[in-house]
Amino acid sequence: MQVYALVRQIPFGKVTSYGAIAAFLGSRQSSRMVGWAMNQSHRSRLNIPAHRVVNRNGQLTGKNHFGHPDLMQQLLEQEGHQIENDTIVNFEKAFWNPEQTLL
DNA sequence: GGTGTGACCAGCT
DNA sequence: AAGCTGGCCACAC
Repeated sequence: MQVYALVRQIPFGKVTSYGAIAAFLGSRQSSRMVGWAMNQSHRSRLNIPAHRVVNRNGQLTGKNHFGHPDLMQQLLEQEGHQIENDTIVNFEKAFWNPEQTLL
């Protein structure tokens, strides 16, 4: 729920991490639930940019749960990111902190 | 209805 | 430095 709301807030060309979302919404340790939420996100009527959510290393851990394993990478590249070995280059620079905008 | 398992993360061997 | 463990909570079996 809140996860969806937050993920939808992620601006174009930015990415964030499961941990950041979890930490912002409640407990940092609930990050697994965020991942679960993302898994269910495709059911939602709202289109959730799940590709903008990666793990703390910028690694595209959830790409297998997209239609095609490479789809996530394609989408990110489409948004101007550079992907190298399933990891976003300059992840720290592209990182979007929820507190930064929503606080 | 108990158990196991995550698109994670941090802390401890 | 790499691997294991615990924590969180929803869901399938």
